[in-house]
Amino acid sequence: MLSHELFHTLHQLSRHLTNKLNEALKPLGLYSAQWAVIFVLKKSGSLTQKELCDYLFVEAPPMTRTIQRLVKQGYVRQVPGKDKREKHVQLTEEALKQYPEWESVVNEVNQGLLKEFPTSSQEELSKLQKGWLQQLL
Amino acid sequence: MLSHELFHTLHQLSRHLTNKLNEALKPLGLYSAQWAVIFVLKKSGSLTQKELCDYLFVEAPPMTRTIQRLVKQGYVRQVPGKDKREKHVQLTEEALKQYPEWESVVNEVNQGLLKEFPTSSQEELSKLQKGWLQQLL
DNA sequence: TAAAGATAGTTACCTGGGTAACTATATCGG
DNA sequence: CCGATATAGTTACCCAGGTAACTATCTTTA
Repeated sequence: MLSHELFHTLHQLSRHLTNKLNEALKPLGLYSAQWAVIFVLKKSGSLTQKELCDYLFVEAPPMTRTIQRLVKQGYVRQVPGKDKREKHVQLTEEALKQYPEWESVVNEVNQGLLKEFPTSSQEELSKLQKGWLQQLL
Repeated sequence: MLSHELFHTLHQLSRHLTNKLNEALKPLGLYSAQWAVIFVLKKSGSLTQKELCDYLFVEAPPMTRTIQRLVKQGYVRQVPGKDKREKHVQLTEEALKQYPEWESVVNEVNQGLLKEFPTSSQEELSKLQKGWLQQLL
């Protein structure tokens, strides 16, 4: 049974990477799920919570919670849309100001985690993962 | 920045696989973390909680909780060791009786998840993951 | 147009995994 | 031998993400 080992390793890798990211984000007062939202908003500008959920493949309830924490910290705004059910989420000026530092911290961690993992392997791994995931959805 | 995408895909894959496993385990009254413990105990016979933690790369507190749930369901026993700090964990007869059905359910899910993912890709992915993880620890 | 159904978001509650602080037992050094 | 230190396990509390049930707002349709 190869599969048990494959799943187990993947699970451990995922946990390990998340732990390292959280460790690095701690001094910034952020958590991994918050960073994921900030990262997407920085790229996309303004998205409804539904769009954020679809993009990050997360259910609505955890997204609500993550956004509420970001709102409380002053990093995100919820703007009511023309469709009154929707809430358009966007970064505040405060978040935009701090973004470069956050990004550099995250990039540094990522680089450290990939330091001794050859670029060719990274690309191969990325390709395999994307292929499998896409085939599963 | 390749790394963001790599980490994101890996995280999603891990979540997706865990969700599918939990879905399949639900009718059996088990959860993924419980199954992981049962799987290891079936192979190894009797382990202390520390050994289980080391094997599964999980901290002690979540392990305590998972084991307590298994004890409550009657699938696991905690036997005091010669060293009175230790608790040796082992499967009950009830668990051993049900194990074959559990295993077949899990194998079926795993097979379904890997169905259209070529064996060669599985091996390649497994190799890359193990290499990276080992290098990180 | 009024009623039925679909959709966005929230709330409550569950498991999974992490840290910090604690207890109890073992071990080691003076 | 006894006090200091290390280790196994537990408890309390945090975040991440899942489902079920709910509200409020569209959108269909009879």
